[in-house]
Amino acid sequence: MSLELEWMPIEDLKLPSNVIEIIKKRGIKKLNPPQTEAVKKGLLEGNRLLLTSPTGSGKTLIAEMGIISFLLKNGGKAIYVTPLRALTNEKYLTFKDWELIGFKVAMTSGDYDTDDAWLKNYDIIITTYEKLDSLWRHRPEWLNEVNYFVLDELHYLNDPERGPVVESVTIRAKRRNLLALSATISNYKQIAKWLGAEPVATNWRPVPLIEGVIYPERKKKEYNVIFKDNTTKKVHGDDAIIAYTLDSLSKNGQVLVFRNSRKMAESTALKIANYMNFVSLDENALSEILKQLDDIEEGGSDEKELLKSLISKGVAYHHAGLSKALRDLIEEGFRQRKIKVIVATPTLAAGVNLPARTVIIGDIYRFNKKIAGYYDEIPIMEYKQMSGRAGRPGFDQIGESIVVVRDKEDVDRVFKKYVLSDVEPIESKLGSERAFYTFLLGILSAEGNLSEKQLENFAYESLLAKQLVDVYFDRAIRWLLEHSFIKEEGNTFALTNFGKRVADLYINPFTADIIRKGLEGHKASCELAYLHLLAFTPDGPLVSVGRNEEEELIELLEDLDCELLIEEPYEEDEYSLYINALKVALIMKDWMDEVDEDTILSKYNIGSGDLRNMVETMDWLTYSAYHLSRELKLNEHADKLRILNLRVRDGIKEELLELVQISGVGRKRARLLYNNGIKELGDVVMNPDKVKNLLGQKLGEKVVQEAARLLNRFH
DNA sequence: GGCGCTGCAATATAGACAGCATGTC
DNA sequence: CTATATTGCAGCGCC
Repeated sequence: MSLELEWMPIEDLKLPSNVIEIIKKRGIKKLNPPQTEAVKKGLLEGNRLLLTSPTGSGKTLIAEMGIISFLLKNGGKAIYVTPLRALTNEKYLTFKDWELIGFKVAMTSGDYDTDDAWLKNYDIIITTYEKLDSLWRHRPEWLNEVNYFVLDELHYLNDPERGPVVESVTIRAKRRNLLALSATISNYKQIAKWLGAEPVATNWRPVPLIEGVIYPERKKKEYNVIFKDNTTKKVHGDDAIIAYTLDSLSKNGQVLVFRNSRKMAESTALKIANYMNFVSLDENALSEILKQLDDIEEGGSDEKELLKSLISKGVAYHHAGLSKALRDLIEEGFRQRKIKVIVATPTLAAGVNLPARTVIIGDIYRFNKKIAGYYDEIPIMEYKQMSGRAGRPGFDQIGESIVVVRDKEDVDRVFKKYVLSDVEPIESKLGSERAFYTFLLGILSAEGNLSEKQLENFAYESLLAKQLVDVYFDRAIRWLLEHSFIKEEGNTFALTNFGKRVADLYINPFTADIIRKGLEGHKASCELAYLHLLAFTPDGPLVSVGRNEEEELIELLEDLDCELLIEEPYEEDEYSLYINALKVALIMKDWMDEVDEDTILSKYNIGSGDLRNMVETMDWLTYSAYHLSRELKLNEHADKLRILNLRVRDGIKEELLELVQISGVGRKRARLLYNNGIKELGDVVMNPDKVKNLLGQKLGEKVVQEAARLLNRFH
């Protein structure tokens, strides 16, 4: 894993001068060692490479050079795949530079989508693994022109949930040409072999990292830090995290603290904020952030109040309970060095680039949801992702990352396990029924009819051991046939119409089966029953149910005035899913009935980000259920589901459906208009002054124009 | 009886991808 | 087999 530290001057690149100009414009004069190494290994000649190196070591530029040189030489299109929407967005902005020399760049993902047909006009497409998988299933013509794939953050192969999709995308990408990028992994040679690529492994980082462990000294209020290079340091205070945070702040460094639960992230942030009077802050800049925070509509008022009091002291917390808008604001404030400390859950470990001089990893344990009372030590990969955030290029000479342990006895073990070890090897995650069945369905959808042998060969191209493939393959075929997702046509397997629909909707086959059974066995039912059915599927949103809450839900179950579409399960785990689904259904019902957001958040004890995610998932599932019911000719259900889908999406009663078509008009504004007698598009156009009065001059103007445009389109 | 305190017991616990219609990235 | 901060609640003394 060593390599000479060679820096190649940009001018030495065998690339056209206009390409070199663009790189130079970014202020880059020399390629850093990993970049140099990649070029020496034939990156520009289109050689297949697997590049493993720490985050922030300049992999994006390697991908850019790979793509551009490939496209210049071979024409066609290239696709850059990432595991996160936020990364897709980030890379899109970077790749935009290449439009200057004529390459058209687009991005497409679940939340920011370019129509499939339009993508044919672009040369470089940035997307997520799931979206690419989905695109392949839809088989657009232009996808055949794509001959170069960049697979970013390929270590997501190891993610139990997402890994199978990464793996199936990789199988098809490696039939063409690819460049794979990954965080450092231990079995990179094996993975490179699988990819048919040459490994390029480096540990080089733009800012050196020093890792350490902090533990309490016998003497109270004193903490000792031991670093990898055997240097030590002492800090004082009531709490290791706070003591070290303040120490770093006193030297003008920013701090990123990781905690293992949301509540701890919040309370740690609050504690740190109490000491911030000793830190010099840019008050004006902070009040600017507070002003922006006030303008964010997406967010609960409790969250916003708490964040405001923290941010005014230069501190913030960050976890997925917060809406995207709030998280973006916090990240940006930190990037601009106005916010000095962020206390986060693992949201910030992976994903967008947000380095800090000091990283404090507060917990190496994490509660295990599956086995009650059981605790896991976090994976080494996750530790490395967190510690790797230490050291910000341009601001810090060195990054420091420390792990908090309980006492001196733990120091050695933690040092050995986390600081000095290789990360876990990457293994196939296709070895589960859910993953494997979905995998086969996806292949048939993308490839069309295949013989058993052909289909099997696809599976053998995976990372899964052959014996396991054999086990799962037969079971999968049998199940898919029995449940009529696939059928036999001559010597081949083909998708049924139902199976094709399921593949296109991108829902899990088990989800589809549950929906089908639920709908076929019942007459049209109440909204709550549909929501409950969908929330109960494996694709349904997760939500935590408290103990008291569970009792209330069970009670409510007894005097429900509508019949649910799922039979009450006897098995304990299934039953708790059943109750969880009921909670999701109730939340969605309140949302659709226009219950105020703050009320929903406190009533169900969730954050604005949770609500958003839930709505997004249920929007997708109600849409899917609508289409499945059409496919199955269950028209009564279909009628109900169509309305349900529209109401879930916007969180509105049926009467507002027309008004929310206007962009810029959501549940709140539509209700305001409606209650003032503006009930349909025509009313908006006929009463422009009233609309402007209600919504404000500028917005009102836009809304009236938009309504007129919509009306015209209908006639 | 009501209030506040103490100390032990119970409780809770991370994250994030996907469809499609919009206009067009 | 392993954690820990927060919340809930019984029991108590005190006014």
